[in-house]
Amino acid sequence: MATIKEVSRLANVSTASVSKVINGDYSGVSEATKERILWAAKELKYRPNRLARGLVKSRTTIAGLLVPDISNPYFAELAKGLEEEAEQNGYNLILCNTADNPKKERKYIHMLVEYNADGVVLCGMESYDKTGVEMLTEREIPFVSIDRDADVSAPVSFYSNSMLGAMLATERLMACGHREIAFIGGEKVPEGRNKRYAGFLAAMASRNLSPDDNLIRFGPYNTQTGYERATELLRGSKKFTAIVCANDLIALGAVKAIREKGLDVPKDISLTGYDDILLSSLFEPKLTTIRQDSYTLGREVFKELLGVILGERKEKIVRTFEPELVLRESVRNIGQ
Amino acid sequence: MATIKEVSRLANVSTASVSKVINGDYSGVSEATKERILWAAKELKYRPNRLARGLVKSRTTIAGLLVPDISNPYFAELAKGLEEEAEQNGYNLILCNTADNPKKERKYIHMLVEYNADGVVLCGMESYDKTGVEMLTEREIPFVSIDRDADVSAPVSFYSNSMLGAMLATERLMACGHREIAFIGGEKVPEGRNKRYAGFLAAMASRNLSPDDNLIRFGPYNTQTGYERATELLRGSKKFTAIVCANDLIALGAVKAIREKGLDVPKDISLTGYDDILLSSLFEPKLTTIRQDSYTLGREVFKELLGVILGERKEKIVRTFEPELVLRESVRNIGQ
DNA sequence: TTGTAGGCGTTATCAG
DNA sequence: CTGATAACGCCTACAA
Repeated sequence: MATIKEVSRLANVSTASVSKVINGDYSGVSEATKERILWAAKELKYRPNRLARGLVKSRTTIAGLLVPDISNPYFAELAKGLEEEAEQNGYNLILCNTADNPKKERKYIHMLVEYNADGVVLCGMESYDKTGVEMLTEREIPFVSIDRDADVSAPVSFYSNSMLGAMLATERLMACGHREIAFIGGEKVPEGRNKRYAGFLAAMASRNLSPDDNLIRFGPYNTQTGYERATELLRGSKKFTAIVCANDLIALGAVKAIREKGLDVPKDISLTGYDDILLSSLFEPKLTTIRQDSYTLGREVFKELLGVILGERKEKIVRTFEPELVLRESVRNIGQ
Repeated sequence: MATIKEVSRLANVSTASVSKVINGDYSGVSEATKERILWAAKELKYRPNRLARGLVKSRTTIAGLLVPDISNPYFAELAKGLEEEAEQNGYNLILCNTADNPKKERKYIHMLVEYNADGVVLCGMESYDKTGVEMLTEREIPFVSIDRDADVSAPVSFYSNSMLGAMLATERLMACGHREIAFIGGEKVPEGRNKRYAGFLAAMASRNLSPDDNLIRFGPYNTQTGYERATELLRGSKKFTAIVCANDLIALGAVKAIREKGLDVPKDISLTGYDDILLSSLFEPKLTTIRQDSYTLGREVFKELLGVILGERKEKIVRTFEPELVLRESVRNIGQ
């Protein structure tokens, strides 16, 4: 690998001039030497070393993306939006799959700090330890937290008002006459940190309903949880006519379980999802769910992050994106 | 950010000793100084700078992952497997979404080279330019190519025998009595580089069938392609009883189009997918498809990559993973 | 057992 | 307009 020194030798100039030219700063450089440098660089197939560069400047154009599960389409879309915006701005994304594991999250944050990452994006975990966030704050590494209301110190926060979203879904069910409603998803964490669960409870309470404990199930946001928890629910003695699922994957898993019992959605049991992943409108029945355009969210998130990285924005930023109920076919009106 | 120098000052030792200790090399270091160093490091919240380290050693523990589309569950699963294996080995993954764009692919490879990435994983693109791969080869950066038979110089290659996979799917359809079979997916590229298309053609040829040109459609591997191309197909005058879809997403999109026409899968039209993404068994009808466990593939890929990075394996590695037909509900037997 | 010093590849300052 | 040269933070012989 050719270095700047070799280029300077071949072009018969100093490394200083080479550095300027390869960084596109032609001020104070004669046309002739500029040409010579460009030629030499090409000749030697020179590529600047970003490690060296990052060491001396204090910017690396590296950003970290921490997601609980990249195989969840919601996060995959988010990652895609983030990546596109990042790439367009010359940034690189280090993919960190935390698997909802606080230890792994912390370890990754350590790594990102060690790489001198310019910024970090953190996505929802209901239970996590604060040390990672504290480290970012101490080192003044800009980060944006998405849907994590524990990160009060975040320079940029995006909140989706998940509680409202879950309320909308639950409301819809109740408006269609459902009263015995089950809930599946997320973790049982204190302080209402499981926002979707909290929204479910709040909506129920608004109609003076209190859900039966046997109808509340928790688990990771994937299809397996939906399948298994719904199977348990169906085996239980407690009757229910609808399920609020904490995300679309859970809902899809639940549908499978319901069908295997010989029942139909929405004829026998209604349900709602959350996220509106691309596939939920292709699915049969088309899922009634809460839309969150995570691709666009990703783009917005990176823009804001870049803003603070570049120091254009100094004040704390808090943005919310409103969840939206999308009515499809998985909820049936059962009258009063 | 504390540096090694500050730690050495606080601990009253040389930077050399600090360096050793923080790298876990306690040989030739007294217990007392070791303790002192560890204490000082903790006191100052010292974190080694990976840029500096990478500069002097020539390893960065950075690997690049180039995928066409991270929002395709197949690649998301692959990324997940790769990430887990990487993380367990102290490696970080830079996520590069190429969007099937050769320019973007090349740009990313440049970046990875500039970061001194230890290795790169390249996933299928039917059309691409060779300069990226050439650069990797020249600089002797280990890379593994997945399903890219143009990368003959790859130190490690994984081939899925996609041609066979597509043949299996097509065969299945023919065995069920289908003769007018359409195909959707991928790009129209020369040299049979679109392996799934090539497999489709080969299977047809084996029964002396030659597909009607009007029944062949191309496009990106997403649901939109499936939906739009299938809609066109249904509008066309040319009759067909089945569709071979180049991946599951396309198949899901096609199902939607078929239903919107008031037709049923598989009653009126049969179809096959490819990849067996998690969702295709939840879908209704459950997709008959070709299984490729991309999560496991991801893990294997990283293991091999690590092997060449560490220099444990010098010879060229070629591994194949066999596609497997999984029979489900989207194909109907229409007799002879 | 411990310390010194050179170098990894850049950038940036400051003379010439 | 151009060229030395000192950092950036770390590792690693080589000395002491």
